[in-house]
Amino acid sequence: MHTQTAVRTDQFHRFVPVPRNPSPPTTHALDGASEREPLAQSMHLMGAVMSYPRNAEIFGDNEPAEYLYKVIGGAVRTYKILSDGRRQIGGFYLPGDIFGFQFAEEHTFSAEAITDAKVLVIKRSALTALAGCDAAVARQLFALTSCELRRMQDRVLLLIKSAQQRVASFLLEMADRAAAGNVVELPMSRQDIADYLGLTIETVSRTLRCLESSAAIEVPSSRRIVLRNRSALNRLNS
Amino acid sequence: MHTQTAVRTDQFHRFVPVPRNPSPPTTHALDGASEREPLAQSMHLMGAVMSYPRNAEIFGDNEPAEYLYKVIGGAVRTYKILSDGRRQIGGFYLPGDIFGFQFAEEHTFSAEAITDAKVLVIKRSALTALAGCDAAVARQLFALTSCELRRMQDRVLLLIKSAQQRVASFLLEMADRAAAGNVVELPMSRQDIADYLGLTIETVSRTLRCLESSAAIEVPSSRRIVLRNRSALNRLNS
DNA sequence: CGTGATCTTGAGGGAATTCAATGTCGGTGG
DNA sequence: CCACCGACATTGAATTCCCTCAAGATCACG
Repeated sequence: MHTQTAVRTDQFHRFVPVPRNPSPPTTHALDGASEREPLAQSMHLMGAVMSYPRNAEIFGDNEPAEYLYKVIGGAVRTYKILSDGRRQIGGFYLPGDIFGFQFAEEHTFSAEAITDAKVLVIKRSALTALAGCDAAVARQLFALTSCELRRMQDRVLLLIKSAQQRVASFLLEMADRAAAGNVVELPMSRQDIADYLGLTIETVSRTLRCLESSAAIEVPSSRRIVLRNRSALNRLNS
Repeated sequence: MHTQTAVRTDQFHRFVPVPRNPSPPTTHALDGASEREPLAQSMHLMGAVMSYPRNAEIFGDNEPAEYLYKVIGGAVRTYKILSDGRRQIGGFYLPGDIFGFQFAEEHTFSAEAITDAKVLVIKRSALTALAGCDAAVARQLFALTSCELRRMQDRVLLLIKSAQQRVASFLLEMADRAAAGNVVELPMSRQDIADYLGLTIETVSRTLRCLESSAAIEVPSSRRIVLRNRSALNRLNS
């Protein structure tokens, strides 16, 4: 009937489940004065740090959403496999980011470690109970959800733009979140980026090359990108 | 540099602001036993009903988000004009739907009446104050935001699909929300649908014709659509 | 019944995908 | 140390889907 490629065999391994909960939980002490907000404090008190190797599943689609997660180190992706075999990435989460809270009773996405990752895991029920008592915590949970909603709205706006605009927006977003100066270290593969932006891996690759030849960026190695001309990227982004 | 059409002159009127607050507010009595949930009750107690003629602006982009809105009658669209002149529709809101709450301190979208509409307007501060006291109200506000987040996630999944899949999904969504049996009365124009789905008006029109010739739907008049074969639409939707 | 708005239909072009092949990098073992 | 291998990334050619542009059809309304 209609196109939209199924999973290529040479990339199918990406969708094979990986054994989870690979390392035992570690109780986590509150680390001094670094955390001021009530929510962050409570999470660190109540949570346990888990380690996940690259590509390990953190939680699966359709599982009960019993926990919230906060990235301590490494990077995480949430994703969904569509019935036609394609994968849509819900979001990338870097140290400090919280994920898993945006979902209802059951997760609508799965989550995997992009790189080896340390994740703080908190029982959702404990946190909502706390929110019942502490209005500040409740407000912060609400703010978190609103923030995620805003990011989703931005995704919608992103997905109606051209490939160049999507890639440029992505680079600027990553630069804001994970850059040292103008150098962006991407933890994710081209396939991850493509599935995030709703493009193919080839289009992402070609677009990066195109941005490079227009002197907006440099790509010294495939996972490292240097922003040479942010305003040009912003202009594309429009 | 790159394509993506600006606003066609023959449609420019759609983006011209219209005088707002056209009719005086009316105090609104709680209508008996029909409203059971605490949130709905409170809103009806605290709110005032406003009437907006077709295409009137309800609130504008970048305005402080002082109020929440609940559709009583008619239909409403939220939208955003991109810098290249295109319009993205954030959502359609039908009687019973609440809008305006998903936004932060300032609205990130504008809202307009699609048809003549009656809207219950509630001061946000009153509601959040109430939520501070009444945990049930707070929980419902949170649920509302989560629901909107879910819908945005669905939009993201929608926007990476083909034109056929987008239109089919749209029809099924509208059928769930506004259908009498299999007959869907669309309050919005083809342009609205196109801007909602990230397509052009021509593609929407052609896709509907295509669905009709495959016997999945009938289009007796441009605003009325009969679903003849939901499973075929669902199959496309995949 | 004319006029403008909305919708449909057709032809042509362009951007992104598909398919296929080649290139690069990091590791592992000879 | 180098050769080989798999994973990942890039590049090219052909195709397809959707957009653009243009013209006609339909509808609502004065």
